[in-house]
Amino acid sequence: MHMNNISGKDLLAIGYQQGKMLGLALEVLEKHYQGAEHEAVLTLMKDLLERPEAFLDHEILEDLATKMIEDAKEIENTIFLNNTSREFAVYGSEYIAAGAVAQMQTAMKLPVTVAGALMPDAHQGYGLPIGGVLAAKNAVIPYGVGVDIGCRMALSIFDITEENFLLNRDTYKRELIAHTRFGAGHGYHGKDRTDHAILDRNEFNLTQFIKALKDKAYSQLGTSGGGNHFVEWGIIEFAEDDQPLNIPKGKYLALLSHSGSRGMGATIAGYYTRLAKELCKLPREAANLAYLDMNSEAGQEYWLAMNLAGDYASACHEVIHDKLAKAIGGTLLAKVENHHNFAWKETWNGEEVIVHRKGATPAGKGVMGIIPGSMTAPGFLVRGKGEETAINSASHGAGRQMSRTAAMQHITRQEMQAMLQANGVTLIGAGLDEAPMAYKDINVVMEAQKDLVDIVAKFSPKMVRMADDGSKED
DNA sequence: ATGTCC
Repeated sequence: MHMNNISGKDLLAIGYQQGKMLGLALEVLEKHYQGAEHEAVLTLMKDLLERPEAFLDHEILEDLATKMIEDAKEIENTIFLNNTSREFAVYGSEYIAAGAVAQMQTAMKLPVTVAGALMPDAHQGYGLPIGGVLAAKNAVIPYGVGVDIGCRMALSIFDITEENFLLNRDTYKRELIAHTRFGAGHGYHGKDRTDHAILDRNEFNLTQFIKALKDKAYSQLGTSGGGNHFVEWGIIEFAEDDQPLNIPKGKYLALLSHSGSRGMGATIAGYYTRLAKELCKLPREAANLAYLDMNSEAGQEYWLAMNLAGDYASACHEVIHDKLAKAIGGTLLAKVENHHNFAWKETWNGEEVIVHRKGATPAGKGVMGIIPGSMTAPGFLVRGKGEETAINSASHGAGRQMSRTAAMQHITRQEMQAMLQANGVTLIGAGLDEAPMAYKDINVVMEAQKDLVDIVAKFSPKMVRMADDGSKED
């Protein structure tokens, strides 16, 4: 008769699975069944595996039994990914890091995924990559939308000449500083706040959670935040007359802004991602792609909250543009606005789907958008071509070629100054992580998506405001 | 992206 000397191999042979449970079982055996007879312990462990509920009062095996029942429930609730990824189009694959492609491949295994595409500015994100487009059937993925819900570009084109701008740079600079506010957490207080119809929206009364966001939303209305957000004066050049916008060819002063839904959107994103992760258990590699059923209460709630955050982001741009237009006394010729980090109900390949564009620009046929380059590189006013394989999308910028950390380490202030000077750009704020050299060449990115958008006009930044280094200003 | 788990 040989004594207990049970190994992991023995437990695997009687049906235990590789993992945490196996380790716990071995620990218990070592501690409590050291001298017991081998066959008897094996029978006991087999019994435990088959009927853990019979051991809930067992002096030694109680904890193991409880854990087994919990594990079984979790496995039962896990939603499995498909074994293979659905195919998806990649634009400019030579510029996209492997990590972003791998994230997209995981997203293409979700049971709700219908189609996907990767834009040429794609890089690794949280859940879905930035620059990732995902069409899902009757489901919305909070991290397929992203943290800064409804982040967008807004462009106002004024009937003001380049000469006027160059002659009055000081005035334009003063007004840009006076009417914009940057930095994480920053807002307006008291009489400095702006009233806007967005604050009267019924959705603010939807739940206690959303109601609690209203005060901050009021305070941050018309502010820009941090990171890659900016407000800038620039010169937009139309090489030809544009009929739809009714703008004759030529150069005009324009205002371009990039920002989102501030603290409100971030709080909504965090709350519903956590809820989605509770309701939708996916395997570890896809955990951040947890989705909400569009027919569920949580799904409908998120949809309304997301749309409110998007409209709030729009209101923020409206406030900024209104203030600055009034300050410079310009006549508005045209206004274009487009958002990313959002989900839309759209028809794709004949069926209704939820299209997530995380850092991707809508580019349906004839749909206008703005794709910025960097603080010195041009941005482009574009018109979508409605390419179905790209799910009617395009990039939302040039995309980074250096991480924030790498940019801080490798780019010097002097290099950035030289670049600004060479391009005649005045910069207010911004850290080295936003230096032009940290971004891909926008011309290469535009070339990679020439089947997705037509270029309508070229916008050259001339005076850029961003958040101060590290958003530490007060 | 956000006062980045006060």
